[in-house]
Amino acid sequence: MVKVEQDPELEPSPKAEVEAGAEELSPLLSSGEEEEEEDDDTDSDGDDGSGRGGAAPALKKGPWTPAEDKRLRDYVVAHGEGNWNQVQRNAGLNRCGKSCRLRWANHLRPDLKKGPFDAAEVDMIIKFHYMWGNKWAKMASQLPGRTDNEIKNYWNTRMKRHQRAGLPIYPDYMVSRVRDQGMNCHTPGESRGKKRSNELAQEKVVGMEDLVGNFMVFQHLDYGKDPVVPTNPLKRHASTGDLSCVPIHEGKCHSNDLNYVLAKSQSVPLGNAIASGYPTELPSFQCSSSYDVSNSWLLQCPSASPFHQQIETFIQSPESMSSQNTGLLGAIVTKGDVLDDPTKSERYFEMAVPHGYNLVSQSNVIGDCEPEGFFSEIQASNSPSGGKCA
DNA sequence: AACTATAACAACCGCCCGGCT
DNA sequence: AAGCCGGGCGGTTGTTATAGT
Repeated sequence: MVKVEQDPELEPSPKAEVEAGAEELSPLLSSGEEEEEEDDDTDSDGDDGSGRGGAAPALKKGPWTPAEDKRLRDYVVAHGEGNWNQVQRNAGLNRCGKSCRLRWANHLRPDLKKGPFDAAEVDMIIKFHYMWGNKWAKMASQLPGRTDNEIKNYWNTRMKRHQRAGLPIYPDYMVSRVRDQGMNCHTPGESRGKKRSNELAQEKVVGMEDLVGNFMVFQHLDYGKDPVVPTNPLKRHASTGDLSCVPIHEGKCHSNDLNYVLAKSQSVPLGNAIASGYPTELPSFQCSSSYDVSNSWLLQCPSASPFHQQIETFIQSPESMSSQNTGLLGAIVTKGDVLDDPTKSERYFEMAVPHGYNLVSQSNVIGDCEPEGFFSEIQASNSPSGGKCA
């Protein structure tokens, strides 16, 4: 495979014809995508408006050329975002509006943060995925400068890597946290009110405010203490949505019981799994059957679609769960080396806090509701109510 | 050096939603 | 109320880069 280094800042050809510029500037586009196939019915779904009218020229597909990028960038700078089909028509781009929007959002936006994810971002992504499942756009909204596509790609890659290595996807302390407390009733579609096929099986997932804060508490405890019995965990009131500290269910389970975590690409309704006391084949939730859910606000959640099926699929996959991996916890977190040394937990904790969030006192976080500062920042954009300790 | 496996990235596809007419 | 349209979102596929053998 011949890779021709392509300078994204390469000055595009002044030619009016984008294709001509493409050929000039992008030698790597030799795999046939230059042919403007007439059968390319634009954007397949046809709902982008670009395919109607009949006489429209076939739209180009494949990698964007610097010339196209410049056209798009210039147009958006001049006219602003939105109305992407107008962009297509007016900017001389032979691309569907949807493609223009994607290109702008994922690559040309000036506020994009390029480069690899740093430790804090990775940590946030793991948490977010645990909480929300594949809500890439929602995650991206919490990670300034990052795009949903970027996050999605990163996660998928990570998923593959972990699955191949037989490693769990989520850190143990996350799962144990959820199991011990139950988690928030969260409506996945809150951002846009949509419900997709994968969401149907995911009726309730963990709420961000809960997990982020709890995660931080647990993260600390997980490194230095055992068993993990958090003090005053945070919960969201089912009806008000307010966060408050709640009494702990006393030591029914310890985190050491739970070195099994889900390793399936689709997120799983953890809350329901817990509330339903899933049978013992699944070590992750074995403990839940003894967990006293009678007081759990989890039960206030309407039941979701069969969790059973997902789990069965899951446990039938030998690589999806490793019951012998209790010693591999260190590897499942992005900075596994940190886990191996409790003295490093402080540092890791700091890394877990995204830049731009103010913690009241990092040193006081353990076992208390101190992540309030962190909460308030995020909640401001996610919840009308603020987090508070009882 | 050649080959292979894996990771990372880019782009497209299909579905859905909300607003508008 | 129904249909159209613009746009958002998640899933998937294809390409390139890199590491390992």
